[in-house]
Amino acid sequence: MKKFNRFFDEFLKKEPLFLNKEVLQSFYTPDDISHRDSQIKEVANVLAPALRMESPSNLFIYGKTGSGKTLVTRYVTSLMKKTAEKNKINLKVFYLNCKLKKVADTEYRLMAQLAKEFGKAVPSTGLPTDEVYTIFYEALDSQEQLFILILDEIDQLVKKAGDDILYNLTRINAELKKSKLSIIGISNDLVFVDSLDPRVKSSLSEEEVLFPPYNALQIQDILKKRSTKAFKKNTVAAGVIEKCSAYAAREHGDARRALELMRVAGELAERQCLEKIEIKHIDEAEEKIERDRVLDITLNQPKQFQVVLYAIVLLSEKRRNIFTGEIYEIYKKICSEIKLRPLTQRRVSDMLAELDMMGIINAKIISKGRYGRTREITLSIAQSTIPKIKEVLDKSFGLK
DNA sequence: AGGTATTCACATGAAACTATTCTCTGAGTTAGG
DNA sequence: TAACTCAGAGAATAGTTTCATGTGAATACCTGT
Repeated sequence: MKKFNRFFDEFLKKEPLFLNKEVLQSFYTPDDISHRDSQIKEVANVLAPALRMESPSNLFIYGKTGSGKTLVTRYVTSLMKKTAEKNKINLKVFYLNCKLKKVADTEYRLMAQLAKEFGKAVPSTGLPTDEVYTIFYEALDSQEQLFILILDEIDQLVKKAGDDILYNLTRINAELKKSKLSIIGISNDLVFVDSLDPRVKSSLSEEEVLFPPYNALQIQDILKKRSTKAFKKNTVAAGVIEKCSAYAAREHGDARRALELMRVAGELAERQCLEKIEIKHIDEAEEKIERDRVLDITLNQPKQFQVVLYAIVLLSEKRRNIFTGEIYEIYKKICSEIKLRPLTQRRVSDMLAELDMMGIINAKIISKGRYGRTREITLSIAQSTIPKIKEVLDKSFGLK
């Protein structure tokens, strides 16, 4: 124990590299947003009528992840809110991320959130959905006001709950007497609108704004600006920012990812008690982010899911390409070992599809002609994290 | 040889079922007047 | 009679199961040369 005595003293003595870590976090909103001027202008143009108490058109915003959609939207609306306050305009803006589990990923929960925004608490279950609708509707129409609803990752909502919700929401506007509602939908699925019901499509996307990905130079610029705020002077080695933006640009210009890389790299360097962030930290950071993501997913999945993954890990130790049937066999064996009732192959098949979606495995449907059709599966995690995953899974169901 | 027809081993889809959590309602019960 | 209790009906949701149907191409099977 003695050797830890001075741990915290040492810790305090260490020079932190960070000046302000928040700057690199995803929810941070800088005062000036670079390289998105035209988008800001477009969004502002569409929404501006709200300040004259005219209902603005519904707006649909799309672009890849990390292209600044959410950032710009929040920025513009917060400016509007300020102006509205000054001029005593009753304007409400409500931001909702539809992807958040247990918050707004179903019709019911979405409406419940909205109702809650108006101070009407709605239980998490037990009520019929249309009643929640009525509650929201009445709360909204109880006074004269403009309500701007921002639905982030709206594609997730539609995928899970269908587009009826959107239809209902756009229609609600026609029934409102005193207030007005307009919807801003944000999606990173570029072809999402086309899959919508034509009626919904036409009313939701009266206006559209496209956010192109940042290019490598723009990302570099953003990184530079932010890292001067985030880190102390002379703590970032030459070439680090370039490398970082190159990484991010490779992935369709995802600025969020670049910032995260920077932050994690900084944390790593700090933990190693170094005075500078070196290029190698970027590589380490990338690995760490990936590993954390995979481990996080693994741990938060239900047991059955973990068993399936375990079976895949075991099998892929022997061979590179494995098939659904083999996985299912192994899976059943493990289940009986740990006394778990195995699920049907149908379900396991879905799980494999999900693992594929999450990027943990790589599944390709191939036809082996006479010998059937199946998924050809490879593990798509870095070699270095495989043992870790195995270890975690071993522990999780007390095997070996 | 060239052209169909089969067939495998799953994939994919839809509907229905299970279990859990929660509300609301109304019948029955209780306590006080 | 008003207030209270409590069981039962009904909802939402996640996770499955059941049943049904789809599918790409390596083989098997013909067919006429």
